[in-house]
Amino acid sequence: MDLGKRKQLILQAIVEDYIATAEPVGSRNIAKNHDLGLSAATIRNEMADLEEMGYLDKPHTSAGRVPSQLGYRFYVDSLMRRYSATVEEIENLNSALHQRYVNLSSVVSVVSDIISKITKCPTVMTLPTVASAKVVNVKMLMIEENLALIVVVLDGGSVRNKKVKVSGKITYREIDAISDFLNSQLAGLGAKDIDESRIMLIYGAMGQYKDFLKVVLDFVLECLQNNITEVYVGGASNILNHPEFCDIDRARDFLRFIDNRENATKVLALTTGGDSDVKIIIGDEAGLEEMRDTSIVLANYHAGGILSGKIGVIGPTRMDYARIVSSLETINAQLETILTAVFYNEE
Amino acid sequence: MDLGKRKQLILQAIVEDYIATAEPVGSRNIAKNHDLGLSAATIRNEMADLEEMGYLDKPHTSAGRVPSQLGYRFYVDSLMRRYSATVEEIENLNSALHQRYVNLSSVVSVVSDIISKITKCPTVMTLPTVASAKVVNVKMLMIEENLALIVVVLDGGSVRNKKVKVSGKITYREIDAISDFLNSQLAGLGAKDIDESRIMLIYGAMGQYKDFLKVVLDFVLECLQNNITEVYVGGASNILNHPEFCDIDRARDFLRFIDNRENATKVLALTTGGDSDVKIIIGDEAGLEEMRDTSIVLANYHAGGILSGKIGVIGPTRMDYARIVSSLETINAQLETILTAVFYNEE
DNA sequence: TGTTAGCACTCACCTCGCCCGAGTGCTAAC
DNA sequence: GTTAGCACTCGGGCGAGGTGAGTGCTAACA
Repeated sequence: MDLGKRKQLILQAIVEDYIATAEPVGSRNIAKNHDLGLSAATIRNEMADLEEMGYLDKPHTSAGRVPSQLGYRFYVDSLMRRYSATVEEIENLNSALHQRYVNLSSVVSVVSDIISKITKCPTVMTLPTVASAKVVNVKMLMIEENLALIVVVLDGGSVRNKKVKVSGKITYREIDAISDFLNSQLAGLGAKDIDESRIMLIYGAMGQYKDFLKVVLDFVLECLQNNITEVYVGGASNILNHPEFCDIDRARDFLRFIDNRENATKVLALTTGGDSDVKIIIGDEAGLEEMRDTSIVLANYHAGGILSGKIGVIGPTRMDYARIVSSLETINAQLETILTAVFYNEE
Repeated sequence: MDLGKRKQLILQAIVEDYIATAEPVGSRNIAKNHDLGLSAATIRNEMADLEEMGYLDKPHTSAGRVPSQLGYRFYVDSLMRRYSATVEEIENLNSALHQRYVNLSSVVSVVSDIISKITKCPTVMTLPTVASAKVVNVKMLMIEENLALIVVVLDGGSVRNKKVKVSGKITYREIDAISDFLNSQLAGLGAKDIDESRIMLIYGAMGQYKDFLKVVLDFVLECLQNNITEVYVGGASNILNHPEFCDIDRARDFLRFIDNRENATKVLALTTGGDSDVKIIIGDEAGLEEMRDTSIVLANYHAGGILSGKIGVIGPTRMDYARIVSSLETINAQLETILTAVFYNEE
């Protein structure tokens, strides 16, 4: 069942030609364009074998061959040549990335747009989440009669706030005291540390504000367990660049699918382990009906050991895997710097 | 140059039939489907007149007529019958709108998705902005050695924050003092009120922190003049529902256009005065090359007298104006309640 | 004078048949 | 095992012919 060297070379040639031209590739063209030292007829025989083994498909009798899902899988796992971005490409990328970012959301939306531009494919990207967050600072202040603002600062630097109605009367002075006390109790703690006994201790010390404190504590916990995996979809219309989506119905099905936040999230949830590795999911490996004819190149990004998120590039199964993997790796390297800078200085 | 009653009826019939069927409409069909008491031949004569006057176009000799941009304009201004949403429609809408919103962004993204679903058209929508904001509260706190957090609360309730590096040493106690002083100086003021003399006064009192104060003041002013008109685009793929976009190139051009944040902003910037009125922009009235064959129904939304924003529904010039105007009005009425609730209780 | 019936004409669109070319599979020779 | 040759397949492009919806014009009618 394992492929001989020659079959591998031929499969590689077919996959690469097909990725480049989007046309079924025939034996004659391979003989001509690749220096395999074989005649078209020989290649034809090998192709017939490869088809029988499931690595190639035939759209119809008199067309050339097309890689099957299995063919792509083998190519990606064993045959794909790493593509190294040229100096020029890297410089273009860097200059596109070099701009003023207002906050993390803007980094994500700008970066996903850039990726989709260079890959000519739709890109999905999550906002970075903070791993195992801890409270750095909790502060409450009255901003109106009966309306308090809770500000929670987490390590890694994200800041969240929430307005809370205060039912009883709490004075400005009181809220300062509560705020300082709560801060002394919570600073440095993670979600796990804020357990029943800790909460009881807080209630015990400031029983008269229990209702209010409960709201605050709930919010703090929410911030710590925060899994807002908000998803951005960049350049969805790029899917129309690919000839496999020139059929309007197919294009619509795909766009409808990816426009939906939940679906975009599902796509990004496809990473298993693999950690910082780039993962490639081909066709129905995704287990999503609507992605049957598309592939996804997924990568995790990290920054400062605290932030992490996911990027996915979606294209037809015929997408240029080598180039897209390379683009994602190049971006990932830059992203660490950008995110760290934005995260610590601004937001 | 003004149209007689009969010509108006015929124009109306043509526009409505064309909106419903997307096919050029012929004299015979009008005679049959509309009870005008006229023969096809008479209608034909009137149609020839209407064409000469510029209200109708003819795709080719042997097709029916199609409304021209002028025709749509006249229809929208003078002939369009108000469509009243049915009780069922309103109930469906309300139940779709009835959900838990995390914050204003989520309202905007959910609502724009709902609108695009019921109108079957792409929808663009701005985040609400606060009119003539005033400072309610300014607070600074040290969250790390050399890192301060500025929190600005504006009336209407929006809260923004920014982290600032502090170069010199500022103690926790000092920052409290600066914070209280600045708050006493700025509370209740709008952008106009924070003028040169006010700033000088602040610097005068706290000269040793001038560098730091400058950063804070700049940020406060930025918040007050805040024009973050962030734009959401909902249901862009809906454009593919319309037969005029079954051509893949046209679809791509449009999607590429609207996927771009700047362009979406341009579209929403088309409102002139008109205030709470719904405004309809037809074809090249927008002055945007890419919108030559599309129309936009624009509406302003308001909440609590403080928040306001814009919604736009984009479709082919053949879009169902009456229905879309009605949908927008119905949504607008609900939006006031939702936004007010979300704004004052959460975020 | 306005309205209508009749008729010739136009033109997009569909279908059918045709040919072309790229590609295959098989066979026989090297 | 490799290769040349050849018959066969089949999608795609092209042009001819038919169809039908719609128009414009003319002449008759109220």
